Amino acid sequence: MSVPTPGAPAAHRTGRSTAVRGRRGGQAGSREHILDTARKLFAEHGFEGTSMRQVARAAGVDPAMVHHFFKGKDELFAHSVELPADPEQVLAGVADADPDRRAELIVRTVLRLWESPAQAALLAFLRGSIGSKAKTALLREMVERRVISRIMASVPGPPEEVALRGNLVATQVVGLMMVRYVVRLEPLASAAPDEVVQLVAHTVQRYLTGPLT
Amino acid sequence: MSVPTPGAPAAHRTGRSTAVRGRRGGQAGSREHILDTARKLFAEHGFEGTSMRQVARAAGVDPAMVHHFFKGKDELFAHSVELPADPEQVLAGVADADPDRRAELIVRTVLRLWESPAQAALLAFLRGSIGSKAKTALLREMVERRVISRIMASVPGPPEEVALRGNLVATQVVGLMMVRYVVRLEPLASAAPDEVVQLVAHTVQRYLTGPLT
DNA sequence: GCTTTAATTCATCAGCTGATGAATTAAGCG
DNA sequence: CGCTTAATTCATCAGCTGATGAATTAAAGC
Repeated sequence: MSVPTPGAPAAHRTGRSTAVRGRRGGQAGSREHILDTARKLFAEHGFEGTSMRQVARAAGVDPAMVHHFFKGKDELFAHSVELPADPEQVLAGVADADPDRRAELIVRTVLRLWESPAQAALLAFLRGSIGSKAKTALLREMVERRVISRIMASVPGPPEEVALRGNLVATQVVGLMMVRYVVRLEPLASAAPDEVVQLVAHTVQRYLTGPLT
Repeated sequence: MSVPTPGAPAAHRTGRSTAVRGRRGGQAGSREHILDTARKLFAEHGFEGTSMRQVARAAGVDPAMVHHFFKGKDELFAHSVELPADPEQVLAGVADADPDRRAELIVRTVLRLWESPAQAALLAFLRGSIGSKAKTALLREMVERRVISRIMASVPGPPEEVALRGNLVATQVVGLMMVRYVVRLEPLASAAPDEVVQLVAHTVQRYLTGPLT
């Protein structure tokens, strides 16, 4: 927060200078470059397998720069994976869709996200989150409260059953992400998104609103 | 290999002593204790997140002991996760089962394995394998050649289609493992194995032999 | 040109990492 | 008892880790 964007200074009604005075921040594209590099490395080697010095070296930057922009490794990691982690925005249309036709939209949304430039960040987030028990707990919290709740919005049925259905949807979607983007099994990893949607949406729809047994 | 089990020495036909002479190996239950401890830590914190010294400390043992029994960290990790990784044995009956009824057996086998004492080792293996790109490649090789090939044995259809079906089965099974045992979403994580089989076997069977679209 | 602010660099810290080799102790056996 | 073998400990290595604080340089506005 409070990253001053270059542009019109604040007060110029009176002659008094309330404007920012010194050098402007976020200029010589280092911060973003460091973040991009960190994303790639976290995606490849996970959280523990990546060091700040590796990031600095790969970014062609002094190690102290990384600490200058981000207090520590945790904050660097957090900023590396925060962009794609706005489920509210990504799942905007899902909660409004008719539950009986929601599956295709869900799968399509997941695929679009993973095919986007956010892939490295998502991989980093996944590798980091699965790497340890503590981080997995945070992932669980996030998935439960911010993803599944939205996906299951206005799905009819007793709460316990809806929760179970949400879990089942998760098994298929998580499995798809793992096989296609993490483990990269062929031919699924190279299949066209439309084909993938056709293959798994049916299952997701059954878990959402179909018969459970 | 060549870990001398206490028991009858070799040659005793002649009076010549070809028998083992000195102290017997594998005694003061340290090796196994170290392995158990390593399994737990690898399962909790992943490969990179676990150090030999941590293992030694948790096992109440000098760090050099760990190096004495296992040449290095890689070998320690390999031995920590080797027990459950014998797909040939675990999947013994699957390849022989009728493809049209194979799904339930597959899911049941997976659940039995994960509910067994091997769980810690499996978690360690999974966390380690997903932790980095290089280790994920080994996982892919192993899954393709030793698991999926067996699961898809004698499933009819063109090779490309069978391969795709194998991938789809993997999405559901991997997703189930991730949600139930790694992320532990409720209520699925606490559901009875039989119930889980009923819930997902249908999907697996469709991917195995049912219509694909 | 002076000041303010931020970007950038340098030197340095204590702590942990994986690893090695020598020394010590304990068990089994003749 | 001595011999052999393995378990166990100790001291030590170079290298990397995350982190800090001071010094330097560059931009932006007065």
